[in-house]
Amino acid sequence: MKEILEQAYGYIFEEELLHEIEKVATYKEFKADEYLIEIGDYIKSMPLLLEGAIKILREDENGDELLLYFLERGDTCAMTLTCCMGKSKSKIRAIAENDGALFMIPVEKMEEWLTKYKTWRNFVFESYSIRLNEMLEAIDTLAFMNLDERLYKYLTDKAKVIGNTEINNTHQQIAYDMHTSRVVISRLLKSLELQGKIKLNRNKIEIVAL
Amino acid sequence: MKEILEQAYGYIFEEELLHEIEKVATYKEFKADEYLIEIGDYIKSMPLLLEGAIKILREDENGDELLLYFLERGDTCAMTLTCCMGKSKSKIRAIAENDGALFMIPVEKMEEWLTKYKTWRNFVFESYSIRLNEMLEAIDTLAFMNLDERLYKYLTDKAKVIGNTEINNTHQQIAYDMHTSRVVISRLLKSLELQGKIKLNRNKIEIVAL
DNA sequence: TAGTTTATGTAACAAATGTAGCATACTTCA
DNA sequence: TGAAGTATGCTACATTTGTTACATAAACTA
Repeated sequence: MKEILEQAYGYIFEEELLHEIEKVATYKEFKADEYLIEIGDYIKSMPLLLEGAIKILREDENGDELLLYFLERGDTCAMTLTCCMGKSKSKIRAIAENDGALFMIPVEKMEEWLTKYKTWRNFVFESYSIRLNEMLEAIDTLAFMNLDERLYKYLTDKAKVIGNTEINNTHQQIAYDMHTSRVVISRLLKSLELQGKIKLNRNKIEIVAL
Repeated sequence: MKEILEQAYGYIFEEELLHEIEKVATYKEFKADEYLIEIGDYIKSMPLLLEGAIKILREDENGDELLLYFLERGDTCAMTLTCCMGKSKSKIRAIAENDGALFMIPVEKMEEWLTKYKTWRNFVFESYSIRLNEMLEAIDTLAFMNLDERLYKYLTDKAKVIGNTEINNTHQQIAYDMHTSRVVISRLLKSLELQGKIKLNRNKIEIVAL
């Protein structure tokens, strides 16, 4: 446990803080597709991602979903931060993209460390900043790009996160993430294939040139 | 100056912090439609809005704009916060919606107060939280609503911010904010009028029932 | 007041996206 | 092996949004 911590956060936090984390954090492993946070959940602790990737989704009243962004090693979820601090319910859903592990930090410690450790404070602010920028990017995508561009971005983003140019997804799953229909995705994927950007197989999409 | 500060922030910050703010802050008045921050600007100080409203816009490579949200009295701009801390360029444009005034706080002070005053720290975190939620709302709007709904939301949001059900805007200006074309806005406004939700005049849109 | 600029209305058409329905092919499993 | 389930392909059509072009009306200005 100590090694994993060192590996993922050793270069950010000072020795003393690492010790404290080690003392109070709960280690939790998760499996691909596991629901980590559901909309409406009360958040009592803050996650530090050690291994694996997590996708963060938004949902509207009709149950329609939209992928916001991915979290990777070294990330924390800023949405969770605001929920922790404000004692409010989660406004997003978090689903494991693949197997992984994380630390859970109790809220009280999180707040305590803000005054105690400058590196912690920086980390928290940095997290907010990164998350705001991810949200900006999501907005850009929605506002300024057509569906075919969005789809290609989705595929390349995903490839980066899972570290593999081969994506094992059905068209329907992609349609859910992008809040559109399966037929539309199939159509656009076919067109991307014709452009030579991807190759299609059952349950598999291969990105030709990243 | 002291009174304005008390009025806008007296109930949030403790006496001592108010004194400090008074000492180091620069007071700045602005006029409607004034450009307060341009994309690419380096931010060296953090604004505290005292009076008036500011609209925050995003722009893509082609110069197409999109309104993100409004700032009102007591707000600060979280995007600015991240820019300050990260010493990066602004990724948004800020334009005064009407006449108003704000305080500019030097970055160094802003950081110093984070350790010194709990109320300041809470204020900063609260700001981040509010901004993240505004961004979520913007994403919801883009992803889940049709243009006619978005337009009506735009009008009612704006009415709230300026405190008036009468909006003095051309269709073209609205089109810029919503990243669409004038013809489309005219069409949808006409349809909203037929539904009895608004009344149209030259340079004037009146919301019938808020 | 005549000419000019600005704002709005409207029609016709184009492009992007969404929907319905069915065909086909691969996979699984009895 | 054959039936059922799942994934994809494809066509035809509907809806939403964007574009072009032009008409009309109000406001401004010389």
